[in-house]
Amino acid sequence: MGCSTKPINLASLFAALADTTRLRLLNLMAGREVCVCYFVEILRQGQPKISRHLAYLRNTGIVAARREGKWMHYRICPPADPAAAAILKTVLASLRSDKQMQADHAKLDRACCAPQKLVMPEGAPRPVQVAE
Amino acid sequence: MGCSTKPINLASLFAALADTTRLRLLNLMAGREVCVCYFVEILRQGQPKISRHLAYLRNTGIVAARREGKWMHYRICPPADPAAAAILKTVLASLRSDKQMQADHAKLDRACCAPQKLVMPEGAPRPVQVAE
DNA sequence: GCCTCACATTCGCTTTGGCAAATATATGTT
DNA sequence: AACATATATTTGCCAAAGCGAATGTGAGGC
Repeated sequence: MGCSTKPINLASLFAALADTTRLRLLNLMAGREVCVCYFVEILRQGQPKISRHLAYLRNTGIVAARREGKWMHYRICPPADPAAAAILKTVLASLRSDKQMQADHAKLDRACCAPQKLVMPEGAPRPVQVAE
Repeated sequence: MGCSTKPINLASLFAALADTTRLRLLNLMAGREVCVCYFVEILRQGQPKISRHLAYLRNTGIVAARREGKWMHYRICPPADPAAAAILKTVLASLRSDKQMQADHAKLDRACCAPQKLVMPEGAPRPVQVAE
């Protein structure tokens, strides 16, 4: 759990989706829990910017965070409202057909399975499979 | 036709969906072409406001307009990008489960089939079925 | 204790977009 | 031409939200 149960307004769900950075973050979280340091490394954008967008997603209620020592892990949190859940699912599926989103996923896979190629902070926690 | 072919960015599609008024307009246009005067009457909001939101949707490329004498008819214009089209389709389906959206549709049906009950401008054109 | 790391938040600024009220435009009518 | 109708656009104002830079916070490590 950790997922908030506050009702999601459809318009606010779309507002959360209306930004390329947030779409890239969600795409990376599709099916796994990801540490913030990977977002920063893969998107190559400033850490405060990443953090602000993650906070936006968290406030909307579509992602949840978990602390593990110094690291924060984020995961997608399917909304309770079935309509919102259906939309989010379709969106994640649609993102898979995008070139940049595929590239982001490939980078995460490489970071996950061969961290030497992407220079990662020593001992950064690996992304972990998560229940849909 | 009349639908623009400019490529739709996913983030801008979501921006267009991130407003309750625009969602209500899209819901009313699901499957039919609708005259502006019906939007104004059903949503009970100022005409300039309705017009601005219709312009927003038109600029995003998800609706198209057709003039017929003094009246303007708007219809949904499925995006060429299959991902965007899939999302829009899912959204329209999800809206159907919303209480207010159902009420709006009911009002439009009544305006269409018994215009005396809702006071409509004399001779306003009826909404018309449109290809999906 | 202090220091560092990983992340979050705040600040100042700019852009975008919502609104109501007023005004403009296009079409049809007389 | 003058006027009415249907719709669009402009204007002025305000709140939300994006950004980079700076600063704050929580968890180890020494």
